[in-house]
Amino acid sequence: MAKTTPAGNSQISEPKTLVESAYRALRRDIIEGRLAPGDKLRVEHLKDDYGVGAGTLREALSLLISDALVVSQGQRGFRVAPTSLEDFQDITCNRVMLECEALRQSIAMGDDVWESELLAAFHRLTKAEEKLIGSDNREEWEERNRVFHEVLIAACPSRWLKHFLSILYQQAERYRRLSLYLKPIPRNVHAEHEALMNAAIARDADKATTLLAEHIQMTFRSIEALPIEQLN
Amino acid sequence: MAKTTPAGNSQISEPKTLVESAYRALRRDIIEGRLAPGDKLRVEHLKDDYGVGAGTLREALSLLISDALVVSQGQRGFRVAPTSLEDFQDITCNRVMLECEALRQSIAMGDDVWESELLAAFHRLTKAEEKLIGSDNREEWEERNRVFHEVLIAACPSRWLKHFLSILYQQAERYRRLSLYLKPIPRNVHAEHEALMNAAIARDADKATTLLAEHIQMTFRSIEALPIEQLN
DNA sequence: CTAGTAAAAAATCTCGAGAAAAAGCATTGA
DNA sequence: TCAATGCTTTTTCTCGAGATTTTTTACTAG
Repeated sequence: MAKTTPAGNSQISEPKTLVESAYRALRRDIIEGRLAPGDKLRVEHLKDDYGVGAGTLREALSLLISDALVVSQGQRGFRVAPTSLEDFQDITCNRVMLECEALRQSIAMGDDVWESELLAAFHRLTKAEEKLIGSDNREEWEERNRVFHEVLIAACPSRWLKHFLSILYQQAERYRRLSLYLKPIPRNVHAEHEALMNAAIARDADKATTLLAEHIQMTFRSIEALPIEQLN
Repeated sequence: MAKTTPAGNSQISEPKTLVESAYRALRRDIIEGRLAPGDKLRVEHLKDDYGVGAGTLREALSLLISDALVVSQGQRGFRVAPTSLEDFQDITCNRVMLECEALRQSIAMGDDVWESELLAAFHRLTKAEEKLIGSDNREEWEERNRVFHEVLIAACPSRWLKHFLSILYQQAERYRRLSLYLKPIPRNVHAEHEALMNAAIARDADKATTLLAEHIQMTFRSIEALPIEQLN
């Protein structure tokens, strides 16, 4: 499933088809907020922007419905999925539940190869953080942050759990980005990550899940407290 | 989301577009096993069967990827999602976890309107069971069974939880149907449903979730024990 | 000035044909 | 007999144009 489902695709492989190119470009533009929540997605207009035919773009949009980034209403075309604080709270809540469960399983099942990969992912993330200080090269950090969280639960054997989590992660990232227009710098995420990793490697599932829950909820709180020029 | 996401759509509304018609017909044929797991879905051939154009059928297939009923591999077309005992176990496992959580929330939040709807859903299911004795009108029972489970967790406020559950339910139904070619009659599902409903209305969350977990796992066991002419 | 209706404009939905790629098949050589 | 190569057939992927439906605009009546 991981290979075939659009969401949760951690492959960096090149898009082999125009549909997939358009799919990725659209997904990126939605997550990064260039296409705002609720925006109408007019096929006739967008097909030029993305340089594909109308049918191809329609197919890409259909694919994005999987990720709940696009919605379609009968015969009234496509729209960017709307956002709301309530929705983000729901996402956070479920992410805490599912990701903690996945982490438990991962800690229980992970072998030393997993440990080493976790260390490696943390190391790459740390390097990206250092590089981030001066520049505004967020992209690399975002990607490595995603990979870190993915590796953390990689030893969890449940494909479905990881599938759902990849969707929720993507959604959460979208909210984070939407709010990021104002808030440039994150908190001391580094320390959180380090403590999390250490607890995982020490096989302390209770501590690790507590830290993870805190970590996820922190992101929600920092957005919740924003001077809400509404997300819509 | 419930209105826009293909999975978990409890609307009985008529399909307003050819894409949706094809989508529903295909979904039905996959869940009911007419299109076998792993089957290649040749657009050129299928477009005649379903009476739509090639592009339309492609779009319907793209939509089915959301539900993980269809997979697509780069430039090699579409296939019916493969099945395996391992996958069904994973589905069951996560369904137990998520549906129990949803039930807990539903019991905590549900008001008396919810209670009455639960009673009504159970009543309709019972009627369908009675009618089922002689005939082979499974469809009605299947639908009402689905609705019963849906109403059971209807008071749960989490849209995402319900969304994931609707996907898992659909997947589980597919496995149940695939195995049903041999096993015509279910066990005493009626008693299980009744006990479940009573515990829910009595607001006994622990008992209700225990019963629900048993209920879901029972389906898995009855299929696990089959003389496996492989599901592939 | 508002409400309702009807024409006009825009957008969606749908289809079939052409280009690109993959799969199948036969021939050739070791 | 087996492997490799090149050709043929099949299938997928892509596009632009036509048919419906929705939305907007303009107009008339109250």
